Formats: sequence, structure tokens, C-alpha cells
Amino acid sequence: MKTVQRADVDTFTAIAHPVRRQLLDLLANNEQSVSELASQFEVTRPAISQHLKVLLDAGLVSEQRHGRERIYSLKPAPLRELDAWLEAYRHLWEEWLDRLDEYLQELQTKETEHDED
Amino acid sequence: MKTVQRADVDTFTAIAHPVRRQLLDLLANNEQSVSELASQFEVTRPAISQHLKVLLDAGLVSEQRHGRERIYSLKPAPLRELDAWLEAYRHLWEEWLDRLDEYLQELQTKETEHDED
DNA sequence: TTGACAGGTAAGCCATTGCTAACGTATAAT
DNA sequence: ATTATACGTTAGCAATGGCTTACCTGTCAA
Repeated sequence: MKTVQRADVDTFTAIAHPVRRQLLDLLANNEQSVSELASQFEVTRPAISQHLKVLLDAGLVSEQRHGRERIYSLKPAPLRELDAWLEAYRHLWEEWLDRLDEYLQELQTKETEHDED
Repeated sequence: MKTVQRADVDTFTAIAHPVRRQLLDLLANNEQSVSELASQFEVTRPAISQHLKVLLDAGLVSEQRHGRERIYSLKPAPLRELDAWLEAYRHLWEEWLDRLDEYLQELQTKETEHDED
């Protein structure tokens, strides 16, 4: 099967830019045209077009032509790769929080002791 | 309280580079010195040092000096920000997968019908 | 058919990134 | 005291990224 050949941008790179994350956030609510999207940013429409291309190449959005408009919508599937990568760390930060918690409790105990002096 | 002032690198940028992700992956197993880490990459040690600085600035690793060695270890806490961002999308890709599943089943049904011709 | 609008794309610019080679500075070993 | 080791840092380079302006194409409206 051969779909339209695209540049194959990796997910991590795609979401690295704040504008692109905000684009995804906007599209998470509802699909929108390019101008509609662009109107919500400071940068020019071509800049948004370019960001959308990156997202398209990463498979994070799809476009649908309606007359002279192009409606972009979110395709969240590639984000699962990110989630999978994170998975390996999840238990680690939970451990980390537990240790922090222990430490804080210890600290509080010591302060109480100090108050009793 | 004033810790050492750092450049404040954002988490998304920090994990955008494959070498930096691999560094985190290595440190997830056990803390290691710079040379130890560098030996596992193609690029030179200074390059690894620079990547480690980015991770340090992002708060994703910490260093501990032991004689002339610096032992780096993982500090997974900032990854929670990523997890939080992803959270908003999790139900979306689940929906997406459900729809994909429905579509595939529908496809299979049609193929079976076709076989029966 | 002519004009307006949506939006992709190219050119050019500047800032940033990622790398290496070279150097500097602490600590450890002889 | 000298030398070796571990590592950060700097300078310089090529490549990339992100932006704008200008331009081009396709569609809708008058």
C-alpha cells in the first residue's frame, strides 16, 4: 500500500515547538481551517502552514479539502509512541515522589522536635 | 532559597534529541559517569557533556561529584509535565483506536460477503 | 471573466543547534 | 613535583529551524 509519501518527522520533534503543541491543543477541541487556526496566533499564516506541514509529516494531523478551505483534524495515534516511552519512567517518578514525601515528613518531625526545645 | 541558577530548558525541547533520550534511558537503569555514558555513543565526549548540560538545565538529571568523576543520575520529576500534557489526548486516541477497530471489523465483514459470491 | 479569498510554497534572513578540536582546571597517581 | 585522568568550556563551523515577504494555484462570487 502506498499512501502519499511524506517526510517522516518524528513525534518528539513535532511536539517540541510550543506553537505546534498549541495547534494540537486547538485541534483537540474541533477541526479547523488554516485561517481559523492562524487567527489564534501572533505569527503569520504561512508560518502556521509550515507548522501544520510538520504535524502532517508526523502523522499527527490530517487535512480534508472542502472547496478552497483545508480542514485540519487531529490524529492522536502517534502520541502513543510518546506514551510508551514515558511508561518506562512512570514508576520512577512515583518512587521519586515517595522519597520526597518521606523527606518532607522527616523534616517536619525535626522541626517539631526543634519547637519543643 | 537559591539553588544554582540554570538556563531553564523546557522538557519538550530536552527530550527532542535522540541522544538525550538515550542518555535518559541509560540513566534510568543506573547512574553513570560522563565517560561511561560517552563510551556508549558514537559522538565525542564533549558532545555528551553538552547534552548532559541541556538535561541538567531541564532538571532531568543531577550531578554528583566524586573525586574527579561526575556521576549523573536521573531526576524523572519534570517528565510529569509531559505526562500531564498527554493526559488530555489519551481518551482521544482510545476513541480513535475504537473507530479503527470498528472500521476493520466492517471491512472484514464485507470481505466475507465477497468471498461468498 | 474578473476579482477576491484560501492556502501552499519558495527565497532569503537570522538565530540556534550540534558537532569537533583545542584548551583549561581540578583531582588522583607516581 | 610531575604526569595522567575526568570533565567542563570555548571557538568555529555546517546544518537546521522558524520566520516573513512575495508569489502561485485553485476555488468561489459577482
